[in-house]
Amino acid sequence: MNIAQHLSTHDIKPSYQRIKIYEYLYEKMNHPTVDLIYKNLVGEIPTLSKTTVYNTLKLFIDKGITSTVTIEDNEVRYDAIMDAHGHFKCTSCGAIYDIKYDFKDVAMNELKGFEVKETQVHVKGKCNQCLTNKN
Amino acid sequence: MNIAQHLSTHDIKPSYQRIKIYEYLYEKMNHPTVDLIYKNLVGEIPTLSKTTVYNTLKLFIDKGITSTVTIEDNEVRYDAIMDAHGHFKCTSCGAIYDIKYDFKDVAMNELKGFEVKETQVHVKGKCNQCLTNKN
DNA sequence: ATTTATATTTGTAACGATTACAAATTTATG
DNA sequence: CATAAATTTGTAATCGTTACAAATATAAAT
Ligand SMILES: [Mn+2]
Ligand SMILES: [Mn+2]
Ligand SMILES: [Zn+2]
Ligand SMILES: [Zn+2]
Repeated sequence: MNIAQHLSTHDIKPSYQRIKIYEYLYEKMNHPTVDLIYKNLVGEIPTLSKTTVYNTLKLFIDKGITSTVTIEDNEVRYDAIMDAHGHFKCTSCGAIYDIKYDFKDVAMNELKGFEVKETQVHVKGKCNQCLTNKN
Repeated sequence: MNIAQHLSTHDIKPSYQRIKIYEYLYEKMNHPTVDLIYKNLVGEIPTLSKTTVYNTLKLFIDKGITSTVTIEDNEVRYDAIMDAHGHFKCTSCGAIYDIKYDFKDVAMNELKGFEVKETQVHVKGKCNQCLTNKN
């Protein structure tokens, strides 16, 4: 996918920083924090400011090409995948897995008459790998 | 229910502040923030410190009689209900509703081989009332 | 090409929620 | 009553985020 194109399509001027930040989000698929994005890009973009990372992510969210993931109440993570999906966080190794869920199952009958705009599903536990390695 | 008893059972000495804070959580069922708890109790307990509210909630969570609810990434809320349940937040009036969901539906087959410890379901949208009042 | 305007990035200061910490107070024990 | 232990309190420190204005880069006009 052409990132500059993708940004333009969503009314975002494709500056160097914006392209690099989106590229990181989209290719790593690791649900990074602001700090992680910054630390991973400042090598390649030595003048990068953390404020730019904050501004850019806010812009991405505004234009609808990025979403936030708040599994722990003390860290905000970012995701370039916009299709509805949930997340599993391993409390042992910290890895975050994307999980699918059937939206109908979650938006249950209790919400009849309610207008559902957004659903977040967060699961915590131990991943397969950590269980077999006894971490 | 006897709150002092409930705290004791969970290895928490039932001080005046602890009882009042738990009572607020349990009776209001409003998923309050630290600030809301503080503001609502400082009238009755003029010497109350916000630090005490923080300390007490941390203790409650530690002992397993309170859980956190993080729907918005910039505010932590607290809940005395410990049974697995989800939350609906109305983006119009701000009300938070408890919702039931079938755990089996959410902990889907994708998580086969994973050990699930905790599941959070957060739904945002407009509540029935706000829709009819066109808020 | 040079100037002028506009958009973007950057660095620093301000902010607010949370935590660390030590003093003060309360409660339990001898 | 005296002493020790637990709890609460107030203040300062911390950390993630935001506000803001200066600097830089990009686009438009002359
Ligand atoms: Mn994801
Ligand atoms: Mn609840
Ligand atoms: Zn793991
Ligand atoms: Zn509402």
